[in-house]
Amino acid sequence: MRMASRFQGVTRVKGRIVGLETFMRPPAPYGLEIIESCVKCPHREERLFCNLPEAGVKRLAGITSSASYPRGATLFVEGQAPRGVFILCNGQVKLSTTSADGKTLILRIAEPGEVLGLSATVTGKPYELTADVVEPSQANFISRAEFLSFLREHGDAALRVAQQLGETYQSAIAEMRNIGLSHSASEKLARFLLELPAGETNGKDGIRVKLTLTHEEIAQMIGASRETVTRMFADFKKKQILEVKGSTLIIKNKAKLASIARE
Amino acid sequence: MRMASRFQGVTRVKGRIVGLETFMRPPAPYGLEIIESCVKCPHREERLFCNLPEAGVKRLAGITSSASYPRGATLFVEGQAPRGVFILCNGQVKLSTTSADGKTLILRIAEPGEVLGLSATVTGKPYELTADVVEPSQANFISRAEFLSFLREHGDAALRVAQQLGETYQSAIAEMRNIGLSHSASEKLARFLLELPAGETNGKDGIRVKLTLTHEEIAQMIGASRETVTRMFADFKKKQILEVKGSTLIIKNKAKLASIARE
DNA sequence: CAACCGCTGTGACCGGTATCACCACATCGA
DNA sequence: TCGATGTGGTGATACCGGTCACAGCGGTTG
Repeated sequence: MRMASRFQGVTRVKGRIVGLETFMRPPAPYGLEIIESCVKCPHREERLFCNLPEAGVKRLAGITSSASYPRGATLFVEGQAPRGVFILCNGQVKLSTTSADGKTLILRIAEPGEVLGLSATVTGKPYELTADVVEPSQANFISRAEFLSFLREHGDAALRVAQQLGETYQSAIAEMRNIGLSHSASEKLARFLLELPAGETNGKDGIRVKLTLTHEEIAQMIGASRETVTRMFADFKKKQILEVKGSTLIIKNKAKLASIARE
Repeated sequence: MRMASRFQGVTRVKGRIVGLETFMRPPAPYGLEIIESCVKCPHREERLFCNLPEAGVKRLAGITSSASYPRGATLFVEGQAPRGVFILCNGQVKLSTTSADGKTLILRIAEPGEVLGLSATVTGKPYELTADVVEPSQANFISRAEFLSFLREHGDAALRVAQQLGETYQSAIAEMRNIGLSHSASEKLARFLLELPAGETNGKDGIRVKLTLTHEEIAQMIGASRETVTRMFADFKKKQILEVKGSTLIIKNKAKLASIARE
């Protein structure tokens, strides 16, 4: 990947913006590489635009630029004017919102293939969330102006965008249900664990799940305090529901977990 | 408005589906009346499609059918396969989601001009919310199949839909912040009251706001119990922040209310 | 190596709130 | 006219979970 021009990203430490960093960015016109990277992308089918007609893909490639982000980098910050969309190629990005008194709510961890900043870019309103890189990532960036004019030319792409937004909205509603409609924190934690992307189910051992989040982050996802998360994990272990080995978590008794999460 | 054919709506009592009712519906081809009603609609500017090119509006009129709904009627239910979108012309519709154990979370009260069921219709996934009529309403209905083919033909309309969805998503995020990031119930109530559509500010009296919701419903909007809402209202009255006269609520000390809601 | 940092693990405490159990009132339909 | 029903108001109580305080424990970095 050729590196040529630059653009600015924002870096934050402990939720506070401390400065600006620049990341490498390829010259926009080198579209062919991007088409290729798109084709090679394992998430091609889920990707928003990869199965558009030929002309659309080419046009899209022309306005796309790729960049790599280190852990801790910030793609955009809640409240910023929308610069454009980021299509996550690989890595992981945390999407969160913060209140004035410092409390943070993590909405979700975006996986490769997702389009970030879509709603703000389309509506023109400020980014509603903050996007922090938690796993070194590569993302394709499309500026707002170019993205909008592309959508105006390609009606079918606009429809896809609408569908994508609709799905994002629905998952946000599902999140609200989890947080708003549950009585206890254990209920929320149980639901959170059950919704984790399930790794290979390992026979009678139980289900193996990769969980790289800290207790603090889990707490921010389910709207609880760090200590209660710690305590509930201990509780679940004692009840033979869970087992933790490093960063992999084994659900030994899914049924019991589901009964705690009862919905 | 001519009434001719019929279609089915669903009626629920106490959150439980008890039967089907039929409401009157005009024959679809009588498009001119609907264009006219659209033109007369006071919310024309905010409406999704009313400022499309002429051909688009006509086409839209052809696939739109209008219906009136009594208080208590249900436009669609969470979990149902999406039948289409409802464009609310007048009245009020409550959008809510319910957990298995009966607890309800009201997301918002839709006002005239809003498009309901949009995300489900676009994505094809089940309705994510339940839409109950709280104030006698009139709504234009467009079936999913017709709506989608319309969007495919009119790319600019698809873009508008995307924008609308983006805005809905952003307001959902704002809701999540209110519910997820606040410590106390009084904080949530204060925020809820401040976001109410402000009526005319009546000099030194304070701000007059129309509030037709019951305490129970307010509780369901902010994720609290009915009793605490009652108690907090009493508390706010004692502190000279509020005054209640029938269904109008007077905010006498907005500053103090804002300091409770501090964000 | 010591110093430091972020993460996990616990104990103690106590305040906010859900819950239950009532009562008072208004409205409405049989 | 009289229940039935929905709504607002209030007290008593239990308890979940937030907060504070601190300790142990692996990393990393000087």
